[in-house]
Amino acid sequence: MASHGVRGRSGGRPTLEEVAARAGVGRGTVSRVINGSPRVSEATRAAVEAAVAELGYVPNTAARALAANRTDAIALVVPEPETRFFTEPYFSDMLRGVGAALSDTEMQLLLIFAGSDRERQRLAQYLAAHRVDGVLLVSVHADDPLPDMLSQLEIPAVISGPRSADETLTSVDSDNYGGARQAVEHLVSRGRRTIAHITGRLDVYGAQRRVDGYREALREAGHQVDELLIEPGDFSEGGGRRAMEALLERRPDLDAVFAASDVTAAGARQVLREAGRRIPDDVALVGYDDSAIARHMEPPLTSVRQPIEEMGRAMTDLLLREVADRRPSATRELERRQMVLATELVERASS
Amino acid sequence: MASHGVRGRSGGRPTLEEVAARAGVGRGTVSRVINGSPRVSEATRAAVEAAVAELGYVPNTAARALAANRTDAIALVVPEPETRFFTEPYFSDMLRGVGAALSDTEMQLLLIFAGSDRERQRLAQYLAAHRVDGVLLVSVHADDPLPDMLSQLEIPAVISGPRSADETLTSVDSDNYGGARQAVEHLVSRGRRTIAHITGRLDVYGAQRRVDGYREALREAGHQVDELLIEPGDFSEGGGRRAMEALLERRPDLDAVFAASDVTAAGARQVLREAGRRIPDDVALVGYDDSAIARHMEPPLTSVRQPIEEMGRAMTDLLLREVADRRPSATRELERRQMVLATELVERASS
DNA sequence: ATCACTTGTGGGAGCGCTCCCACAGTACCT
DNA sequence: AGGTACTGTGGGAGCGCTCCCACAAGTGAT
Repeated sequence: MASHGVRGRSGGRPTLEEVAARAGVGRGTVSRVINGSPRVSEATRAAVEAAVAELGYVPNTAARALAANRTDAIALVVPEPETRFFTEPYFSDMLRGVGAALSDTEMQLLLIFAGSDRERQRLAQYLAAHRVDGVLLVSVHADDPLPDMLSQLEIPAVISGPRSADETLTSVDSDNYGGARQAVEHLVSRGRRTIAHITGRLDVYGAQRRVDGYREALREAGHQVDELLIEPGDFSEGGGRRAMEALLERRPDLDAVFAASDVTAAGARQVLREAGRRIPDDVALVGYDDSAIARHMEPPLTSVRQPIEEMGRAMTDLLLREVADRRPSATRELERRQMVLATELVERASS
Repeated sequence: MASHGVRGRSGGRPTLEEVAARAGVGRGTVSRVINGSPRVSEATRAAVEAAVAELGYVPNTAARALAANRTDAIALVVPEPETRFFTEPYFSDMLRGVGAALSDTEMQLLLIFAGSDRERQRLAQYLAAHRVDGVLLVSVHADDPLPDMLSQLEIPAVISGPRSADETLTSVDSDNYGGARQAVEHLVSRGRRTIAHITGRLDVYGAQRRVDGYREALREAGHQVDELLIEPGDFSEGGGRRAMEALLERRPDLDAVFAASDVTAAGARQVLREAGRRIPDDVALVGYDDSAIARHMEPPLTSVRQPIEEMGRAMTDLLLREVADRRPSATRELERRQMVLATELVERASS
């Protein structure tokens, strides 16, 4: 055994071992300092930290992951096709929140697209391979097998938008029920009497909750809930058009529309205009999401704002906590967590 | 705690060694099969693949990274604050392209935010730690130290939007020059004579190129280039307002405006409307980006579409090629690559 | 003085891969 | 016959960490 040594290249990055030599301590001690163990004397800690600084030591993630069996990374799983249904800034806002929550930690963010079947399969492999410590799941449909798969693999996961009222995974959501109520209460307070609702895709739990909120707000205001005023949409512009056409036909006397998304509202607005209805004079219009479209619509659209960035942050915080709980040591908390964040009505000229 | 005792060991994931035993071959051979080496006989390969399938073997990334000194991951670095200047869907479109290009490979995508100073510092650490095999850089300003740092560390990198005409890094860009020409030629062909330009941030190379394209198109059409018709903006709505006000004051006779972004155009439109100018009757308006805002503006905005998703894909492809070139073996190509993708004018009612 | 702790520390034994050397077997030259 | 050149294969060494056991030294109670 003579010739190998060339691989390591001496000008490379310093290792734990080198730091230890420099500080005049053992490898284990350096490791303890790096990982913030309390079982190190002050003097030793200082010496090690000096050596780390001098050598510009940065731990090797791969080695750490291999030895400790953790990755220090979480994944954000993006079911791409669905994402299109979201308002434009949704994605980047969410990401901003996740990034913010992560910036205080050593955790890295992996982005995994799970749109196509092949990508789904790859995802399953990643998860089986425990390539990440936890998973953030965005916009999952009721029949998606992913959440159950995660539970089975015992991988910590947080979902945005629970799939149902009794979601088993930790979840973060905005208050769809309350947001819808805000919208309808606002319309009622503006004197509107015949308020229609164009729903979102009803296989999305949040869309159902918005319908619930719509109903409840009307009831509380003493209005009768007329089922003819509720028309299913799908969050899309085309869906908004179709729904609006149906509504105008059924209830030409309506004087307000609450749409389950801004994009839907945009579709509805086109149809209203074509029908010669003025906004807000004849028909008041309220959207949901407070996206760029709302600000630039003609007239600017009153809309329910969801705190998407905060949702991203909250999801990440919860996930990190779960990951930490899973580590050796750690009294498991195991409480089911369902966080709901408040929405805000942004009033503009359309209502 | 009877049923609790899963120590990870025996029930855990299969290793190379176990696959080797199962297939009746050596560790090295399995490794060769996994990595697609041609130096394996057909029979052996089949046996190993069978064993892999039976055991559900998935390679351990951390171990591989440690042994092979590569990570099989690339990073997309997002200088968050700047991102706000981009049109809303920019980010998710880009991501879609990157994801698509990656979905054929084993590569993973790491998202790194480099907005705050602390995040920047962390980024520097990551890079020094070679936590990724390559880096995708989005929307970098001329004075950003990041690109040079990457060159110094010899980390493959691809930049979107070169910083100058003689960018040293591999870059992918849309044809800002050509896009601006398309916009201006269109306005000229519509009979407009006095065409103003609200620029983007001029420390962004692409914004400069748009000015160049604007100038050249006018010259070619036989128009005089009037410097009073060029007003600097900053891609923002407020910038668009301010610039439009200045332009109306200086050249109240203008009959067309080419804005360097849709958001800028939205700002300009407000001012034009306040000044009683009708669009497109009195003043034609053309934006840039073809964002959601353009589609929903009143009237809908003619705009230059950039193939952002394709840019993401192209950047990723180029980066993967560079990473591959860096691996042992591989005749380095080392040709400087500057890819420029064509834009497309989307004509709407504003012009 | 003994024992039983506690605190701090060093270093062996892996983690699961890739790399590369050694070498058997075969083929095709001289 | 020997030489040379492949192809295919096995397995040792080592990547840079963490984990944990061993152990020295100090502290206090008996």
